[in-house]
Amino acid sequence: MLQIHNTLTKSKSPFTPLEKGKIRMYVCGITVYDYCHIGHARVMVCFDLITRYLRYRGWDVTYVRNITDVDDKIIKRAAENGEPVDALTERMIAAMHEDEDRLGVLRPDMEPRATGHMGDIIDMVQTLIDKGYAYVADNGDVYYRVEKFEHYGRLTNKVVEELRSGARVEVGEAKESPLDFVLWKAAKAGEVSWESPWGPGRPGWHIECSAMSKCCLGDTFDIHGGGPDLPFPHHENEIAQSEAANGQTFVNYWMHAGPVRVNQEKMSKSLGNFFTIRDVLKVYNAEVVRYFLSSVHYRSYIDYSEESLREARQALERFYQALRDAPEGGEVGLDNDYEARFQQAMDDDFSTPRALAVLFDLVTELNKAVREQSATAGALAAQLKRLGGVLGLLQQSPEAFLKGEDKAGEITADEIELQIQARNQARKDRDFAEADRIRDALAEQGVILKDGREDTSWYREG
RNA sequence: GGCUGGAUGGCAGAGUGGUCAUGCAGCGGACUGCAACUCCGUGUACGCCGGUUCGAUUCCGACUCCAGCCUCCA
Repeated sequence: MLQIHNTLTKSKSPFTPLEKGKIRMYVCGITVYDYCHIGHARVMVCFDLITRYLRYRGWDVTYVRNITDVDDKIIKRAAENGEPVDALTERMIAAMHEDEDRLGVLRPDMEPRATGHMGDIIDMVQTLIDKGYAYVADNGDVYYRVEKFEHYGRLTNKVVEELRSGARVEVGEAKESPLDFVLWKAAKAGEVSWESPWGPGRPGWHIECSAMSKCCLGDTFDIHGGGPDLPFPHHENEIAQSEAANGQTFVNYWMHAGPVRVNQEKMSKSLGNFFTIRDVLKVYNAEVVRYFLSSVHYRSYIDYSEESLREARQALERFYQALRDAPEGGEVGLDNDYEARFQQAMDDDFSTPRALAVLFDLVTELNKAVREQSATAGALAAQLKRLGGVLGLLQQSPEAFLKGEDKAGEITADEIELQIQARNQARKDRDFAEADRIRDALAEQGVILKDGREDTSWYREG
């Protein structure tokens, strides 16, 4: 029985879908004005893991993740770069796709963009005005009347009175209340804009998700996810908009990923302590990064450090070495409980650390079987690869992962093979001093040898 | 200040009212020409103070510390 932690109730509860066998999920995606960092990667990998697991369990999942492609930061950055807004966003979207492809993140079923749904957005704003939940202010902006929505703050336990007393009031604000947030922003001269009943402008940040989720998934859907900084105010505002406009429950299960930290601090744009995915991938194998992000439960914080990445690399080396040494084989005739334990872990709010622990137990048994030349080795290897695949791991050829690619300025695979031949000749001649010299020389270049029964295999240290 | 969540062995990280997480590192052994890989064995852990209980790391309460949100950020 699948259990999911719901931010709304702050507890785990059994998952019940709206429609039998189907899951409709919406995740807040990226505002595309810059390259994605490891925090974004965490959310991408987290919901990718969830989607993969749910599908493996037989659910029919519709996964929607939006792209925010119009927004103050985008406009500002495009102006700084001296390029049109859409040139910037297209470039960043392409970069995002490249990053997530490398991380083994499957594309969502739908990736709606704010600029592609202006009609839906305008319709929803109009509905909110008609129902009295929104108003056109003197400056041409349209605002949401927060205090009119009686459940405001339920997701994050905010009390409207306290929010009001703590709210900042900007000079010259046109809002009725400082809590009100913008649904439609009147365009300033020269800004990118869309026609609307309230004049040219662009949508506020929150309304696009309400409009696009409604469009793609309906008025009520099963799961809404996002990053750790989204519950307030973004998701709180989405609830206010959607429930006021549609008159029914917006979302049944809210899921939020935890933050990535660097030196005990959240990785974020504003702190400037972020690493972009592409920079990290220059140093670490993409699967290593994915493993690292899976090694901690999705709701906990995860500390980004070289030490953690090194451990992730070592773990994958262990899995891939086992797979390399195992014979090919099907999975018939296996009588073990690894898959049941794996499912038990993942059914419990997607506990990837426990699922990985099961894979470690499995790899130990696999290594034992290989060592003892047991007939079950091939089947265990197939099982390991299949369960790893549910997490989006272990799908490369072991040789490709372990040997890596030739890099400029480093010893090539061909050169390594020649050195190994020379060393094995020395070993045959009982010239162990020479054999050890060659091995040590290779080790200095990050190449580790392993003498097998018949031949010598090697891998590059990550 | 308000709202969340957390504090586990050298490190990372699960979990449980009373026998084992798991990984890395360490130690002993096997394998190896020697290694590496692998296998077997092995150790001090549950922030602090009370309470409930036959028994609490696990439940309850106080305290200390840490993080996230409360402003754009995934």
